[in-house]
Amino acid sequence: MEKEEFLAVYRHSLAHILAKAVIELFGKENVQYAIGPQIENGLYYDFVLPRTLNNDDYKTIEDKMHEIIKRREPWTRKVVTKAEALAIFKDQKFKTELIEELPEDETITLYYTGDDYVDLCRGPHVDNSQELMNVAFEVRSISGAYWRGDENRDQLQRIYVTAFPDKQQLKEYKKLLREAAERDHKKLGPQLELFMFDESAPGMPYWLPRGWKMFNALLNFWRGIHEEHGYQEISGPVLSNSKLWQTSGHWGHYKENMFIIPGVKEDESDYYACKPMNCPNAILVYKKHLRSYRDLPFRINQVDVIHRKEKSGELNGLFRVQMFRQDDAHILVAEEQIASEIKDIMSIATQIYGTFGLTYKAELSTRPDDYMGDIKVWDKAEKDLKDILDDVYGPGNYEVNEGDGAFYGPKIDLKMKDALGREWQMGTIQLDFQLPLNFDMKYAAQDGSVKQPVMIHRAIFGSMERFIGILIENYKGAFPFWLSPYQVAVVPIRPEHNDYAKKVVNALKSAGIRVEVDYADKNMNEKIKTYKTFKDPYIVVVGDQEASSDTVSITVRGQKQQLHNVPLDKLVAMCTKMDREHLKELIDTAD
RNA sequence: GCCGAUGUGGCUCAAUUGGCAGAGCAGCUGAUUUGUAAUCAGCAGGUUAUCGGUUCGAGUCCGAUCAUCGGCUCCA
Repeated sequence: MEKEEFLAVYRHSLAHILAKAVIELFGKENVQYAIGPQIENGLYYDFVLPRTLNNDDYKTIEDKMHEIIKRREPWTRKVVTKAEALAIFKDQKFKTELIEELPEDETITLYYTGDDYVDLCRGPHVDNSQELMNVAFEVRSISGAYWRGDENRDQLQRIYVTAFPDKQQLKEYKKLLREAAERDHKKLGPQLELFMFDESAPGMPYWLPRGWKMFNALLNFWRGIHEEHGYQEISGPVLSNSKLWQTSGHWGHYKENMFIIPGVKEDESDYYACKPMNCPNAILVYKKHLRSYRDLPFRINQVDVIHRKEKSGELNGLFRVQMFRQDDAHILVAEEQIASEIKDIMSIATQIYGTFGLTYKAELSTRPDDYMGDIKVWDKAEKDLKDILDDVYGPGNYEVNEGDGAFYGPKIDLKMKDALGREWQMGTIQLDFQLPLNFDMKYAAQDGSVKQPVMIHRAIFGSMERFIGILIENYKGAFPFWLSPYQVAVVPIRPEHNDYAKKVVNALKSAGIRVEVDYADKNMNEKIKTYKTFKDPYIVVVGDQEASSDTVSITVRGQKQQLHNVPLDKLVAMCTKMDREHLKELIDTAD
């Protein structure tokens, strides 16, 4: 049996064992069982139970599952009619609902585990429980979930089980989880003094001095690239009158997610709202002048603070916040420029992601049922996007999510994988046929006619905040030189070396290197320890030897051996190279 | 918003059945003058998230609120 297939069969079979265990523990008449699919690293099953499960139930459930497997019961497959299926599951509301939705002529298969537990299922499964004897599994967590993911329907208790073919693989998986926990940006961020949160502003990060240095390093890098690609950066108001949001459509479609500030008058037309998106700013800037085809593509980028109100329980460190900055850009193009402009955006994405050594893949989302605008424009745009993706990645090397686009246009999402193989939604490129219409945007075409531009919304990092969160976890806080909050830490051995240390600091500062130094009269080991916990790339120690020869001694992060007798100008050259060229690795030799 | 959990000096954690809120690190002061991850001593630091309740007495028990964490839904 192929490995993938085996994984599917035993995880799926294990879901049946889980359901059977829960039913035996609570009694068949007290349990409504819904669905139990296999998922990455295991499976889950949803139930309605007479009481809430707690941590003590983990072991009880696991033990029961082991006990059931040890019975070595045979699994039998049975084909039944819809009427028969409904009769068998007459007390199970979720199963009944599932059966009722099946077409009349559908073959319905049931699987019996032993003779007392039956589940509606396509299979395939193991033939006998004993095939599961060596499988390693654990109840991982219990959480709430909605029937069919709909928050208006039954609230179920979902039991997650981690499952692998053998103990070794389960152990490795748990190791990976521990590794991920160590990288958690919510822990590392405050530890490295990058950012913090205060309960007076939930989901709105404070960037601390160290974090803000990194933030700006990232932003400068981004700005340089956009400058090269003909973008012009703007900044607009955070607050705008509700009238603007009515025109943009946000007041109608996005009000729930906006922080709204009442005006002086009670009237809603006097209300202000924090911007959840930057688009209207770019539009108003475009509209400040009459535009011609010569102005297109009109590329505006901006990184203003935006606010989006989230339901409580949805916040998650830097990954999900209520105040953030998108590395936003809006481009107004003529229809025939869409293809070349998207291509240019893709090249920016490749350049930026490549700098971090992160791989990414693209997903195309196409026209939804409730689309707006001209279907011909949609078809052309979708074809353009497909051609570009075929060209860049090769046909079939990207996912297509049919009908998943926004109502105002199709989009390409860019997803990255981090050092642990976890996937993150990052960049997004969205075509928009709607806003130019709402705001009555125009340009004079070459033939003298007046035309409407198409708007492209795009972000490469997605949000600066989330991206930095991902970077923290990807690098485990040990950033490449060019991104490090402080790039070099200087440690004078004794106060009499402070003068020379100052010389080293000034040389580095003049070269634009971010450097910190501790002139305090204390043990050099304490100083070194502090800088090591901050994961500074270079720690430079200076004493008599260095001062007398204009050299430094460098401790390179992650290296045991120091580089001794490195001339000061050599240090500056090494730092400058790593910084300007955005090197991924630290230079660990002075040769 | 929903399900579950958590909340004690800046940080990491103690505090017996409800019985005087404590330690290490960090901070401050002094001593030490050091060659690559913690020198020594002293001092200071708290309305135990907030509000209310039970009790002779609450960090501990009960209720509400807030925040955070793991999920659901949603999303950059």
